[in-house]
Amino acid sequence: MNVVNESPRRKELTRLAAHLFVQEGFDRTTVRMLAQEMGIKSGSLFHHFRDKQEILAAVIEEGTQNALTLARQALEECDDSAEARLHAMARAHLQTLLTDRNAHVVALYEWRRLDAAARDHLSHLRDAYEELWEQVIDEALAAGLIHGDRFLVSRFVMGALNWTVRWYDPEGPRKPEDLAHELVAMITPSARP
Amino acid sequence: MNVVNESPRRKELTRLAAHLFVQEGFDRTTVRMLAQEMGIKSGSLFHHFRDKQEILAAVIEEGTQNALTLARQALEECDDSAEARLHAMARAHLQTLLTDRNAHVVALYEWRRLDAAARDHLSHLRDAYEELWEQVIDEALAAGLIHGDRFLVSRFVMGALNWTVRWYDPEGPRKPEDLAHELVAMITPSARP
DNA sequence: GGTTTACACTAGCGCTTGCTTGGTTGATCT
DNA sequence: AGATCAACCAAGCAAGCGCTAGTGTAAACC
Repeated sequence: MNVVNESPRRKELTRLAAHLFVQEGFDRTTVRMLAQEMGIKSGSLFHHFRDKQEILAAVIEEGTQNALTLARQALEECDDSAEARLHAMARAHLQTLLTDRNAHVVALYEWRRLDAAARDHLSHLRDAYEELWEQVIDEALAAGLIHGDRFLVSRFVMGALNWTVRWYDPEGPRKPEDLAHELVAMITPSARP
Repeated sequence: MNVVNESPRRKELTRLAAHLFVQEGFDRTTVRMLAQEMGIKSGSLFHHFRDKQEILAAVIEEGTQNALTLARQALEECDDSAEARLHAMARAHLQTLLTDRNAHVVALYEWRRLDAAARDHLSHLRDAYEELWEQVIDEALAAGLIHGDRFLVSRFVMGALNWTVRWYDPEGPRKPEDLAHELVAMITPSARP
């Protein structure tokens, strides 16, 4: 078995699985469907993944890892101002949601289908990401850019952003950049004439 | 079969089903589990519901109907000011999410498991609810209470609110009233010293 | 040149699934 | 007293499920 190995083949299979999980849901996606999508027979699938659960974990890990990397990078590249950092996080978040959409939808909807071990491992990744947000929110609060309860504000913001996967249309006129700008404008009372 | 009938027994069964659907997810909840929770055998279940899908539809319809009723009532009872109406909607939304939690979690997570017919019927209910929100947001925009794009603001607000089911702890120190207040404060730039 | 390794195949086991069938019960109504 | 009817049960069917066992094969390695 190829369990630890992060072969390119496995990555490709993970990407295809994400697509099916979004379309059908994890439980409704059978190993035979997965195999067919991958162009192999169902038995061969277990050469790459120990079991079906592991495919789900791989999908979610991939997406979360990318989000974390992208957010860190965005924070390093942007200005030091609290507003710029807030903006950078929002933009990075929405860009990931766009480019890595399938993986993130799976992460949001099928999290509970993970077994205890995988959930434990992945929740650390997710927590690291959420801590980035709380840090940036803290800075914005300290700078007087926004006001309110640290915990509540960060939850509200992440809720507003994550919810976009339910309605955002990549083909539409609005770009991720626009959404990020609008969101920051909505929660910062500064921009008044 | 008791399909059209809205017997009290059926309502009680729907409530129990909602609980199981939240705990296990729709696909993982078997008709045998449902029957056991209801204290009957699996075959008897199909006396009350045509099939498993119909139980899901009943759960979601119940929750959405309640939310709509509560929101309309809240809007009738509150002050005419844009801020009061915004506040009333947020409070009503969060209260429903608290008292009818199971049904709403199911509506949010398992919507895609509905078949085409049920989804069509229920989306009208949901749209009616979302229109209430857009109306109140429009009023707040017109009153200069908030600023920005009508569509985006309402999506962001509903996202922030709906996301609460993922983290809100009814046993914790924060009341739905507090959340509503904090959210309105976050998006209205008025409350500055 | 022989052995190992990666990847795929065929075949099917044991179990669970949603749902059906045919029949029983006890209360209600006429 | 007989008929009706909602509510339930026991038994099981056909289909589909995740996963395993054993095998084949071409490339990579020593």
